[in-house]
Amino acid sequence: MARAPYGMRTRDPEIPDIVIRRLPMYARSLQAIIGQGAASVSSDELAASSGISSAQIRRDLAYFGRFGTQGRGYNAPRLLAEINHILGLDRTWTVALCGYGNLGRAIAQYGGFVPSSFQIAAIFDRNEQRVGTEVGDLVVEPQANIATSVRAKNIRLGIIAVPFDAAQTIADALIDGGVAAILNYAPVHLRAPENVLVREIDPVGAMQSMTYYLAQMDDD
Amino acid sequence: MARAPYGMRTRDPEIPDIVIRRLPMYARSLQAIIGQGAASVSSDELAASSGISSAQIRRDLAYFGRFGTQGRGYNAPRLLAEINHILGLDRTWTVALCGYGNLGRAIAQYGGFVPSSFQIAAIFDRNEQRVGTEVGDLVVEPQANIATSVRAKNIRLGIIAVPFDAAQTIADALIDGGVAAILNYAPVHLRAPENVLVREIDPVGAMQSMTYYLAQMDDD
DNA sequence: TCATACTTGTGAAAAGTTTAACGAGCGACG
DNA sequence: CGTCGCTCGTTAAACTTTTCACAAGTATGA
Repeated sequence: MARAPYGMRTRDPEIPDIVIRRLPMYARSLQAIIGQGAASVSSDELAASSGISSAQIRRDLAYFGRFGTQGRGYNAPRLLAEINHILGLDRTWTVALCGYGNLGRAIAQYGGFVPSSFQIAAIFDRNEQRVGTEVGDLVVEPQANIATSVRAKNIRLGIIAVPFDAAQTIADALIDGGVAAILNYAPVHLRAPENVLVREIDPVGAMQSMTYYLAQMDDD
Repeated sequence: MARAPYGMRTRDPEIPDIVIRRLPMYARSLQAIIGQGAASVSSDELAASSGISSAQIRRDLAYFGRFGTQGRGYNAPRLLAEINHILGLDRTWTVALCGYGNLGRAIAQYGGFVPSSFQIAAIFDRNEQRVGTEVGDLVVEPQANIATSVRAKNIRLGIIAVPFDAAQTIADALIDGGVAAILNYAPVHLRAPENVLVREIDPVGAMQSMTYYLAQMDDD
């Protein structure tokens, strides 16, 4: 097996997903810390900023290689670059946005996706009124275009921001078009083949689970 | 110890949070199943609809009591009512929405929160231009009002939909006003005292962690 | 009434995740 | 040049969560 640069270990195929999901948090904390002018950072500082224990951080990073120096900590910009590279954020990913209602518009206009190497490359909506709307240099396309347009543009990521009763249909169209991953804002569990990754964003569920504790407080 | 209705077990104080976070998913699946006209449902059917294994579902429900009948499954409307009760969703919770930009507006206009027993009772924004805007029967208030207004209205839940660099300040104001739980859409880890519950909504992180797998696919 | 089909609730095992603890290496400073 | 303080990477232990598998209970129909 070839040795990867920077002493990066040849990738264990079984890195837990939960570790992968924490990497963006580390990246974010590193960005903040670098923004404050620090050049190096210890796992304890990273822990304070990210809310994840320092032992956890060291263990997580160890899956990918050895990035620190005993007594010194991590070179912050280098660690950030490492993590971005591991996550594939050192390139640009095109995204299909499905649904251009309130949520879809908020997503399209949200600056936070852009510096994060995502570029919306197609927008779809089922509402005739919205089709044709210009958004930057894009035009909102009809829902029926999803599969063909996604395939033609070679888009690998889809965002679903449609009402719950349309979500599965849209997901099927995206999958038909060949996306490999879907971010789902609709409050439904989507069916997808094993080779398509789905992540759910569920603010309502998060609220509903918090009220459990509030109700408990009231009862006790 | 008093016996609770419906054979509900006196609540174990140590029900894992992960179980609580799954209850809204069951509620959602039950709603869909009831909407299709079914009166009873088995843990296998619930599993198919929610994407969670039937064993997990049975185990989760067992924390709260015995709701099913061997050979029959669960009475769907009754189980839904149970779960809603456990989550405290059989009452209405008032919410403070902080930030009335694109995201804040999308949240305010999103129908999905309303039937879920949440009612936005105050909206705040730091932008002078937006203060005074009428939203339903509310008026957007200045950021400086957060603590006093939240306290005056006895609001227990806050939603943070402001840019990341303002999020901690807003969180502090909400906590000052006495909220017990915060839903945070900003991409920062918020500091809060132990008795304040914080849940993070992190679509960008979710996207960033998915690209890890896409990048892997490309490399292999 | 009995046999059959079905499905819960749960004990025990397995799998996964986090924390604790510390040897070893690095840099700073006297 | 040696000592000291710091912090990583890692092993082992503790803890949490999920899955398995089945006894026990319920309904149905012959």
